[in-house]
Order: sequence, then structure tokens, then C-alpha cells
Amino acid sequence: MLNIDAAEIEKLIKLPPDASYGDYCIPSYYLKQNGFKGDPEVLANKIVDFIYSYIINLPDDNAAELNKITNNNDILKNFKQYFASVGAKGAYINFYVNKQKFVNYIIAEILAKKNNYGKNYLGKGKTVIIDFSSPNIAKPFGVGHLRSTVIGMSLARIYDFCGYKTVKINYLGDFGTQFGKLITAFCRFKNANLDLTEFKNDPIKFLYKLYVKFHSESENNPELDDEARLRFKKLEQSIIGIDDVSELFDDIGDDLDNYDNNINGDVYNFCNDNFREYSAEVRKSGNAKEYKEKEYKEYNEYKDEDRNEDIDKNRDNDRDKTAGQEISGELYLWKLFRKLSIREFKRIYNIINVSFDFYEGESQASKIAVNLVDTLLRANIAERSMDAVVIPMEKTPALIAKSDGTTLYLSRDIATALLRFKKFKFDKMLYVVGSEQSLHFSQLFNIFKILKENEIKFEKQDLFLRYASEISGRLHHIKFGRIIGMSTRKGNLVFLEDYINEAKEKARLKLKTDKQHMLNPNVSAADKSENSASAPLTSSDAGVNADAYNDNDDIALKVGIGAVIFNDLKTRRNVDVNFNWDNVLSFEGQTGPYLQYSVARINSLIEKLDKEYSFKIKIENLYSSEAFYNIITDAEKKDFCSINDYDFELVFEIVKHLSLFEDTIKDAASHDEPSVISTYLLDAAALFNSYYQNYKLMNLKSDFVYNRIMLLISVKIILESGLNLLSVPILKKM
RNA sequence: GCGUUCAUAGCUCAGAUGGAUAGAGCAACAGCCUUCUAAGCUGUGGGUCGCAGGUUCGAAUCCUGCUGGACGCACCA
Repeated sequence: MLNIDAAEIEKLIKLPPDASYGDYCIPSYYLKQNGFKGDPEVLANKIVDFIYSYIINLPDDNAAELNKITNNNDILKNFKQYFASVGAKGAYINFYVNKQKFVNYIIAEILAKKNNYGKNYLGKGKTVIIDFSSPNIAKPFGVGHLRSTVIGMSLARIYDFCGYKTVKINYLGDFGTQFGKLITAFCRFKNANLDLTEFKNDPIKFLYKLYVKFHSESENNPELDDEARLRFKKLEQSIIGIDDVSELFDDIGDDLDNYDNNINGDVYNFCNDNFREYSAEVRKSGNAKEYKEKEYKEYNEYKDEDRNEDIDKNRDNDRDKTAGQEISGELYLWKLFRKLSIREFKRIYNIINVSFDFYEGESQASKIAVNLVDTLLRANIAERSMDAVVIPMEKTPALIAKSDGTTLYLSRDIATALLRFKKFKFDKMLYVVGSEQSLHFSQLFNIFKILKENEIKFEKQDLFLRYASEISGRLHHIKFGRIIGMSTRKGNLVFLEDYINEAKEKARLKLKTDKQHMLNPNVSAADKSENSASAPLTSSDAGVNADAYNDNDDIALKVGIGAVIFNDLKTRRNVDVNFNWDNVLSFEGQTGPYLQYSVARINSLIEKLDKEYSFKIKIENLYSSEAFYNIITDAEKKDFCSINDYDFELVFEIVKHLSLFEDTIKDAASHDEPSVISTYLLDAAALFNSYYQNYKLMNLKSDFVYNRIMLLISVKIILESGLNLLSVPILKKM
């Protein structure tokens, strides 16, 4: 009767909407797909009768009878031990666990596994590439980029937790017409009223100003656009002309302190002179579209190397070489812009604790993309259309080359995917990019499908394209909704750092008033609730020393970051987010700070109880195995909880929730949806806070308190693991 | 016009192979700090799940149509 395997049964198990129906249930109509027939209600009753007569009512040692049903099933053998009763209600088979055993089992398991609790092997032996953040160098790092950054980082951690080998790639937007504009603006406006010292201090904002200025000026002066196009054209030729693509990421030398000398002197003039020369040349020849085609050795020489070696060799591929050869002014400026930008990006990533295994750029793929277009034309997969090159598709044709022969985002993405597959042999690649680019990615994925279908058309020696057929189906667009109505209070674009700082300031203010209240309890509740700064507090009059101030500064920053990051991860990716300062800066309710606060509260509580009862539990050692040795041995021999405890119902509810952690992680991974974890953590924290408020632990029996500390540690482990997966900073105290 | 996507409480959102009575948080109202951090807790009110059909034992969930919003639709990325 029960010849369904355990994994399949697991899929059938659901959580009832209300605990009064049971702790777990199996809706009997689910069993129809396993060959059961008839009225679901009758079926449910039959199964319950069966369980009673063949399992529950049998004596413990009647293994022979059990073997009649199944010869190898621990679940059945342990059934009596872990389940208290079973009941049929309507079409549902409801299972009631042995609550006391359940609680003790789960707590012991969490304490034993510690921050490995919830880890699983969903992705064992698989490699996943996560392409995220990918800011555009010519544009500032705004709150818009934060979503990709934060979702991507979280997914990387989740996949890692699920046993995948994860590769985090930042694919910089370092190529395209906007660089022509920037270079033009830089050369033209340099002597106008731009403050060049700002270029050094805050290159991103400087470049942004240049960009904005270019656009306002070019409205009245179309010549600027022409110059920008030509400058980009020249830049692209410089880039394509480089044989070794990795040179593109070579450092131009760390002479940034003298950058203005370079700009003011040789480089700046070089730049202009070359441009004049170049544009004269182009006018003379009358053909700005023509460019020299080259055979790129690299293109046809890809070999299957050990990808792991490749990964290690290239990890953190910052180069510190100085390019020896002469380069064009455009290329110099482009490298300079990129270098400064990356430096700035890294500074920001560092603040929010984000890191990458590789920094790539579109520029690296451009030369391959050029040749790719040609190959696809020859194979009759692509065709010419109004001088441009397109791949016909059911819907919108995919444009892969402009009529002047230069490549596009799409063609470079094809090349990049090929390069990455060659390098990593990934099982899965995630592009964490906004939903407005859905068409782009559906075209990209379709192209690989077409390449697979037309595999036969490619010449055998074309090793590179051979990968194309394998890529189809491995690419995923992890899209997310737009942030609507986002602006500063003044109405401009929001820079990420300003955003974090605003959150930080608010947190600092709150810390200040809290501290004031603690030191001076006579402050009325009304004053405090207004959270006002009406009674300004200096560090001296509150007796707050410098250390405390630094502490508070650090706490405020982490609270601010937590608020900002969590705000982006708490809802499903796909929904558009209405940006609202009041919501973002709220630290109450379903927020990052609420979670951080819950952890801090647990720490503080454990510390106080430990001090009072002398259990000698060291919070800072909780994750070292030695410190846990005693706890684990205790876990084996004693119960943490009894069904007769006055707080048992809530304890059971908490532990039951904790037990769902692993499923939650898997759910988040399989749907590429960090918000699943956010929701889970909010529920966990709410349960804990409810416990905290309603059951005071001070002045109770020592044994009981010790057991509850084990519960608190379990909650702490789960909350901290979850926050780590979201990359929300964890605070010891608040 | 075509395509993608979304519509659940006043606001922001959960509710994911269709399943039992649709849930939180803000905001509102009423309580709780001489005792473990009030960034908290307890309670109350608040819903035609955009509208209309369909599929079936059963629909917020799947299908069709409609309405409304967001985004995209070849030389930007």
C-alpha cells in the first residue's frame, strides 16, 4: 500500500493553516497522482485507520509486522516515537507530533550544527555564475544599482549555502557611446568652470556632472554629438586593436596624484590633436563606417583548460602592471575614468560588504563580438537589414551590429556568455538585471537556442562556437521591478552613499535619545516618543565617552545599512517598489533594524542571565566548536523543554518555525528569491519578541533558565544565518 | 498597436506545483517601561482578493476577455 519513496512523501506534506488542525498534514487528494482513487474524505479515513492498526497500535518490538509494510523505512519505524496522534478531518490526514520530543530534537540539532544549520546539497557539484551590480562607469552608482547589487549578493550567499560553487561577476558597463560623450566633455569643458580637484576626490560625481553638462550643452550644439561619436569610434578601434584582451584591464599606472599634470599637459593636448587629425582623416576618406577587420588569434584558439585552475588563476584579477606602449588619448582617458570609477565602486561595495570574484567589462568582449557577427552572417543565421545585421526572430528581430559595423550590447553579451562558458563550464548563469531589459535577455536566450538548433552549420574548427549549443537553457534573467518615484528630497538622483548616510543619521539620533533616556529616567515618555533633538546632548553632559561615541557611530552605520539593504530584499523581486523616504527610514515593524534589534536583545539577555546564574556561556565563543562541546553533550542527555512548562506552547511554536529554516533556504534558492528568507526571519523575530515580552526569565529556577538559554541561542543562530544570507549586518548590541 | 509584467485592508506587502477560517507591518484607536534594551509587546476596528466569464469536488492562485498602472518594442546600455 505504501510504496511511495520518502522523497515523494516529503513533497506531499503541507503545513495546516492553523495549528489546531495538526502540525503537519497530507491532503488525501494529492495521493491521486500516486494511484489512489475514490472520495478523498473516505481515503483519508482509510489511511488514518491503517496507520493506527499497522503502526500506532502495534507493540514497539513488532518489527515483523512493520516489515510487511515496508522493508526499509526509518520514518515508519520512528513514527511512534515522533508523532503523538493522527486524525482525519475532511480530506486531510492531520499529524500531531510528539511536541516535547520535537522541541528537544530540533534544538539539539541546531546547537550541534550551529551556523551550518540549514545548509544543504541542492547544488552539489554544480557551478553557478551570478552576474550582478554591473554599474555603468559613465553614470553614478545610484539607488537603482543597489537592487541588483543586493539581490545578487544575497543570491550568491544563498547558492553558496546550498552547496553550489558560485562565481560572482561584476560586468562593468565600460563601453559604448557614452564614453565618447564623456571624453568630449572632459576635453571641452575642462577649462570652463569645472573643479578638477573634485575629479580626484569624487570622480563619480564629477563624471556625472560632465555627463549632465554634456547633455545640456549638446541640445544647442549638435556638433558635440558628432565629436562624441567620432571619439567613441576611435576608442573602439583602439580597443579592438589590442591583441591581448586582458590588457584592457591593465593599470595605466598609479600616478593619479599627477593626473592633472597629465591632463593639463601632454595627454590633454594629445587628445585634442589626435581628434583633429582623426576627424580630418575621416572627412577626407568620406567613410566613417569603415574599419579594418582582423583575424583574432584568440578567437579561434580556445582550448578546454581546467576551469578550476582558470578560476583560481583569475580570481581577483586586479592587475597592477603599467602599460608600456603608447596609447591614444581616448584610450588613456577611458582607462583613467574606469580606474577611478572602479576604485570608487569598490569603496562603496566595501561599506555594504559586497565583493566580487571577477570584474569584467563589456570592452573585453567587443573584439570577439565583431568576429562573431561575421560568423553568424556566413552561417546564414544572421542577415543584413538596412545596412545593420539582425538575427530574425518570431517577435522583434535581434539587432547584433549597427550599420557602421560596430557591435551592440547584445552582440557583446553573446560573446561574453561564450567566454564565460569556456572559462567556467557553468551549469547556470544568472543575470541580475532590471525587468526593463526583459526583451534583451529573451533575445539573448533565443539566440542561443537558435545556435543550438543550427549547430551543424558551424565549421568543425570553430571551437569557440561549439560552446554555443551547450549554453542554451542555462541562462536565466533574474529580473526585478523598478524603483518608482525615487528622488532626493530636492528632486535629483539619489546617490547610494547619501542614502545610507541619511539612514545612519536617523539611527544615530535614535541612539542618542535612547541613551539620554537611560541616563536620565526623568525625561518624560512624551519627550522620548517624539524622538526629538529638542534637548541637544553633548558627549560630556551625558557622560558618554569617546568609545561609546565610536560604538554608536558604528552601530548607527550598520543600522542604516541594514535598513537600506533589507528594504530592497523584503519584497518579491518582481514587484515595482514605490520609493518612499518614510518607509525606508522606518526602523519599526518589518524592517532590517527590527531583525538586528532582535539579535541584540538575545545577546543582551543571554549575557545578563549568564552573569546572574553563572552558566559561563561566552557569547563571543558561541560558534567555536570547543565552546559548544558541553552544550552538545548536554543536548544528548537531557531535555530542553517539557510539555508541562508554562511557556511550552510558545516555545513549541518558535521551535517549529526554526525547523523550517532549511526548507526556506531551498525555496529561496529554487525561486531565486531572497525575500522568502526575509519573510521567514520577520516571523522568527516576531515570535522571539513575543516570547521575550511575555515570559521573563530572570529569577526563575536555574535549570529552566539554562534550557531557555539554549532556545535563545538556537533562535540567535537562525536569525544570524538568515541575516548573513541577506548580507544585512549583524549587531552585538544596539 | 504588439509584447512582458503587475492589481489582495486607508498605505507597504505576505499568501509559489489550485486546498481547510485570506495574513503581517505601518497608520488609527485602547492598553503595557520602579523587574531581561519600548527599534518592543498585547488588544480593537479595517477585505466583493481590479471587473466579468470559464475550468472542477474546490480558485486570491489556472484559462479567456475587459479595465487600470509599469516597462519594453532595431542602430543606447
